[in-house]
Amino acid sequence: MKKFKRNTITTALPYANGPVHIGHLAGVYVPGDIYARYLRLKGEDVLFIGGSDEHGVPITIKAKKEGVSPQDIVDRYHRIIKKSFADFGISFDIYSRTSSAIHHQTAADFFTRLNDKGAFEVKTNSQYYDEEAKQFLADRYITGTCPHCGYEKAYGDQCESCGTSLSPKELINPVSALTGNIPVEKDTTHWYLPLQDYETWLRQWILEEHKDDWKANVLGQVKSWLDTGLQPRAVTRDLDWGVKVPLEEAKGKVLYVWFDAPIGYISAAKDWAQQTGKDWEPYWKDQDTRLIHFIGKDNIVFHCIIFPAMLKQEGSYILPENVPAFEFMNLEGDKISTSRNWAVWLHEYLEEFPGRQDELRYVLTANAPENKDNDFTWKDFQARNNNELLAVFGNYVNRTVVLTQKYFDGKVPPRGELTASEQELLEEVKAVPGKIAASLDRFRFREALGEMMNLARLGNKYLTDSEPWKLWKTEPERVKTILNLSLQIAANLAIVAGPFLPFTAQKMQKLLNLPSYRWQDAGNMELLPAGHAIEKPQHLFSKIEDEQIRQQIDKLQQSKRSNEQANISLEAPKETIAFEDFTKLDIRTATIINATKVPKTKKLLKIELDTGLDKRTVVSGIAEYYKPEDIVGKKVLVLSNLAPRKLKGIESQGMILMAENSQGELCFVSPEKEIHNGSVIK
RNA sequence: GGCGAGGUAGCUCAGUUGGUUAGAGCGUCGGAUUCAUAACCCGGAGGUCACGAGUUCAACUCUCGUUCUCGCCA
Repeated sequence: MKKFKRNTITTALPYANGPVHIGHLAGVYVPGDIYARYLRLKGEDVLFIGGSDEHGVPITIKAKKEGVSPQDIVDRYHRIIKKSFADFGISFDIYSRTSSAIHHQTAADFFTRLNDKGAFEVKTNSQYYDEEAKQFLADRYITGTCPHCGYEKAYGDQCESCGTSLSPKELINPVSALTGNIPVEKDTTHWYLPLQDYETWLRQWILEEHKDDWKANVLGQVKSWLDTGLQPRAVTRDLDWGVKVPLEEAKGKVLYVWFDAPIGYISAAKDWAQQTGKDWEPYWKDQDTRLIHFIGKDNIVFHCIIFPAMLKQEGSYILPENVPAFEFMNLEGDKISTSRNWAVWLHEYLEEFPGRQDELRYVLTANAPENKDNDFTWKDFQARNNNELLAVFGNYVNRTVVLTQKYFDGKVPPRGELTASEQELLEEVKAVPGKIAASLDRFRFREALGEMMNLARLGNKYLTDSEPWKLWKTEPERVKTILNLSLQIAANLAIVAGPFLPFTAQKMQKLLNLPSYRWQDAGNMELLPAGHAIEKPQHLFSKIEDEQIRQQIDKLQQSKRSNEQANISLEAPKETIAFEDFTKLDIRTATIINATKVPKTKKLLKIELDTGLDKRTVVSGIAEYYKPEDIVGKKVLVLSNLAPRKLKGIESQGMILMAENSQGELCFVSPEKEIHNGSVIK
């Protein structure tokens, strides 16, 4: 393995349109922080970088909605995020932001440098433009009727109803989501980065040179992109919020947020350098620097394809040594969502569980979504705190300190002859730091944390097996040895816990009166000299009671309820029609006599109906709500004179009437009393 | 729809290049113990390794198909 002189560690920049939640923490900031602390403890040179990502369309939309400026929005969230990270103990050397002057300068310079090198293609296309809002519309901000299924609220990039992907020009009756106006087409010029030019190089660099040390999910995703073939990607957009494109001919254009955001890592280093009077360049330009990006899986393409291509083209920067991408953390079985307020917000946790940062750090690390999505539940949080962290780790330290106070007045007793099993114990303790380090070096945080806990287990077992409380009257000399070793284990625990549980490690340092040991000191069983005084016992952790958990679960359910309320948006009333229009519809009662799932579809059921007049087949998109076996015999209403239509090769002769709620869930509409098939609805 | 990752004990996860009775933590049940926040320690039960074929002396592991979850792309 190559020997590096220093480390630059970046964490994905949180988007400043909301606070930070446990999903961000579990997959990026906690592992990043553990890693940074671990390296520092080893005495390595580390620059640990974070910052708020403050540009992009969603922030401008939010600002407009609230009637404030985008700057107001990002100021608000930047402050909350920065403070909550600091309070939580994420040990950034710098937490910067992309709305800062230094970032604007850095990003603009980066663009200029690439532009001077001829790295971009310039293309002009026509795009939808909202004349009232005076801006071009991103695909997501155009709605209209889906040309495939007729759904009226399809987005410019995709129809939520039938799932097909669209381009804005395909929409029938496009409407601007900003103003509700009809957009016009207008030409606009943009700068593109021809990613396809970097394909061969990327393939070699990632898929060959890093095929053994990068995670499978990262390699798979990269391979998928490369195999599909890369496309030129626009690096500019028409917007007034962002880094201005530093060209005369690009008035009113800014750098696309994905282009400017990763440059934010570099700006942050400059920001740090300004504040500390240090030199940032070695951290980004020296080949002896190891660059690591901590990100979530949704960010792989930016950090493994696009940003490296930018860096490579620029020429003077180093490339990442590894990009450990994490999967997602769910919450109580549902996807975390900022907009649906389905989250555990860090700033709220810190208020509701004051002084309990390490408890959350422990649970998020133990459950880190390293290889697959994971689920955070409050019950699990409680169990891991009470049954593992407190019961195994806290209790071990406590019983050791209590015994030392009781028998030796808080002074470390001297060690006598060791038994054979104690010799073995020494060896086992000695091996622990190496095991933890090996796991951390491979970004296996759960495993590393497990090894830390094993050290506490080792201590517990040793104490229980040796039973000093029984020997005290008969063999006080043995008790001295036993407690000496137990205390040494506790001191070791204080060192190796540092990266994972920094607040606890600090408490232990005080409790045991330890100097500031380094990682290299761990494994040593002579950290505490005989006669060394320790402090009075103090609990490291406390129980989390059912009541606290119940409150948290209630809080989530509350937000689920208010979401449901907020989401009930009824469709606008339709125009008045004549009675004759209604009589054209031949709606009748019918009974389902058979139903099967249409193969290779998610939603469709093939349904045989007895309509009284005949037996016929109808294809209905209800498979997500009803199982075929459950609906046979059901009385339904059918629009029987609808022109037949082929769906997946099956002719559908009519349409079963369904009620649809605002979540798009469907249910049958049935006659209230038994009535014969073919009865007319009027 | 295409691609990628995943589906292993009640829960959360390990399982290296295919090789004995598939592991860990928590939970559960039983035992032991009292220094410790009823904690620790010992032991037991618990798995058709998503499903179905195939390759092989041998498959959780390799191949193909099906299915479910998540992500990326169109």
